[in-house]
Amino acid sequence: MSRSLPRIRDVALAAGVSTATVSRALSHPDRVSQETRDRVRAAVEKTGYTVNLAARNLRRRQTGSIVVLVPNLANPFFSLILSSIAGAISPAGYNVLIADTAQARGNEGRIFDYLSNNRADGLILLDGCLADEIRLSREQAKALPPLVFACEWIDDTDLPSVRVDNEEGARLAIRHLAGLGHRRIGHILGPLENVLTSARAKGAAEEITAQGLERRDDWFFSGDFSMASGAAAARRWLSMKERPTAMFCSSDEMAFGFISELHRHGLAVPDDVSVVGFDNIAIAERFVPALTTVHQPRDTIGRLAAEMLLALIDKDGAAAKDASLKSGHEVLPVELVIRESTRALS
Amino acid sequence: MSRSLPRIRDVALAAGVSTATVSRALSHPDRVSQETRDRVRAAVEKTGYTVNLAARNLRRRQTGSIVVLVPNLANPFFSLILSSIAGAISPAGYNVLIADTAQARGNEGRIFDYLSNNRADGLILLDGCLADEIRLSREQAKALPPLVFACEWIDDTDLPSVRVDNEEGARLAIRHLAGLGHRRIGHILGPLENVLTSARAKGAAEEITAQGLERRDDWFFSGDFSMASGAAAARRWLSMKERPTAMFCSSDEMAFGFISELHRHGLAVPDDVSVVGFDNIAIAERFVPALTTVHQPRDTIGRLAAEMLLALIDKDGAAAKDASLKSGHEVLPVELVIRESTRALS
DNA sequence: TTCCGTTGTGTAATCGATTACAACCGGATA
DNA sequence: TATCCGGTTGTAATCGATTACACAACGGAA
Repeated sequence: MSRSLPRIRDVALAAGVSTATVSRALSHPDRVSQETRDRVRAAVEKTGYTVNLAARNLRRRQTGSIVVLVPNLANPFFSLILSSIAGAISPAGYNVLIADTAQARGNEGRIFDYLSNNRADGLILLDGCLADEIRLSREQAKALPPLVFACEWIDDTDLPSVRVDNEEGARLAIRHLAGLGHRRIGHILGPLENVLTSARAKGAAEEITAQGLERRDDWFFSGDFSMASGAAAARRWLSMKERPTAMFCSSDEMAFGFISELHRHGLAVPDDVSVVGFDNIAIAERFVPALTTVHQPRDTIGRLAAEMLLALIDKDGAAAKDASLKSGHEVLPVELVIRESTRALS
Repeated sequence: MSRSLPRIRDVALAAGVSTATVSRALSHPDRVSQETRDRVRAAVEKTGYTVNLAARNLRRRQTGSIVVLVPNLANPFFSLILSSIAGAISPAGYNVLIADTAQARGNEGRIFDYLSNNRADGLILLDGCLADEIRLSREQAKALPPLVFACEWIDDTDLPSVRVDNEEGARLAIRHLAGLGHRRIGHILGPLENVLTSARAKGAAEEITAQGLERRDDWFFSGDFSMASGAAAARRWLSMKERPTAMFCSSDEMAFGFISELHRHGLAVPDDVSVVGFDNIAIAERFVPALTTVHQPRDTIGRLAAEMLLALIDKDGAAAKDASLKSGHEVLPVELVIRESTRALS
């Protein structure tokens, strides 16, 4: 009953040509006469044929998929980026595999599995913490598939990346707060080893100094981008004698955690303290108070990363490794979105 | 230089056995003697061999991947579910392909492409709106791969699903509000054609009646699960003469939109109106005010859906189509999480 | 008329792993 | 001693599409 799916041979039979011709008609239409092309197209319609990807990939010595490694799938920050990556990659005929490195980290080796280039034709890394794995692979001269970093990156390599100008974002935030008259500005950091954390902290520190403000180490709070860590920072803030009157948070989620924890202790933003976030995730606009934050064009980041990767794959195929591509760093501009969570120091 | 990856033949050579034995040692260790097994294992280590999935899939007549269709990847509600699906599927050796039906809907036919069973060995649908596509496929007797619905489902078929007790969730919400003394309770609906919308609306309507409260059609606001639609509902609410004193929203996001829009107009929750959401997404706990909402165990939903699908795939393979599995509906209990956004009518 | 280049098509090898089948071995049984 | 059996292993066919190579047909140039 459930006869197997139509194969290329069935199409060939129906069109009265050889399988080679069918294959050519489908993947190199220009190498086939107009007439045969039409006949094949008709035969495909009639038989309901679709190529068997396993067979094609085997023959072409490729995997047909692009793997995207995300630090944490459950983080909404990544959803939109993933969505736009998928939107740009799928039309090129690749499958998009999304893997959560937090989970993969559990089973040792699973990440390596993805890095090895027989799993994927290309890689998009949203997780800069893979630095060690990458270096190790390179040292062992293991072949890595073409790859592009998005959002995060690795400093001392020339691996291509797409990211925003994180330092500038931080500067904008601090400048905004200083402009409102704040003289005591604090900062909640992301995870310590993270490049985003250091870039934003650097920008913030520089601008604080540039504005002639006091930069105190105990006003730089530790965090890890999560709401919980923002809340923890709030508790430390509450316990301080000399508190900053404004806080710049390295992620929107930490800002929410911070604001919500203060709220639980009866303090309000921006009345008691101004807060700026980073990312401009969807909810920022609807939080109470609406969050002033640094906007990252997440759809552009995703799309560009995908396009760069596709270009790399092509280049690799053509063996013409264009150095400018191979190590291009696309740094997108950021923008400060001013909403309700900041106000002039009264 | 870049010699191609080691093949099974290389391992066989290194171990001094045939490729058949290597293959068996790897996928059916019990069919091979202890000694050879060790020798093969060593040879695999030495050569750095990993199977070529395209070749394996071709031979096994499978695709090696599970496709998950999501209505909207950018919606944080789905991230956690995806994450737990991936966590349960990956160890079984399948790739997880995530596709956004909103995007796919753009290019006609792309969804069909996924539904056809030469793209995936199994399907998890988080989008009940595919009902038409599914029916069409069935009518055309097109072979569909094993599939499981998660969260949403299709009413008049016996396709298996995992979901929560949506009606009960709605009843809990209404009961809670009624218990707080609210006599005028409104509801913001999800998209009209959606099964979740109707289940929740039904539960809400029934319980409103059961509590002996007035059920007014103009207190059932249209919406589409998005924050924007929640905000739109708020504007309509503001313009009403007789307003509900409590609102039950069919999604957390709509609740946020509703609350935030009221806030912009100078009204506060729960002082001026109580609000209950549905989903209990991560931010609910940290919203200001923290949102009272109906909790959906998203990790369990994802894990169960994955397990059911894997079981189905096995059964299919074994040709033993267990009816109980084929049409099992797993309905998980919901729970009302009471936070700050609801309060007794003063 | 002959030769050459171009275009279009078919034949058959190939990608790499799996598995049906056959063969082999040592020991147990008749 | 002959036969059989269970456990191991090897040989070779197979999955389905792609593509190198060969070849045929045709038009134009010499």
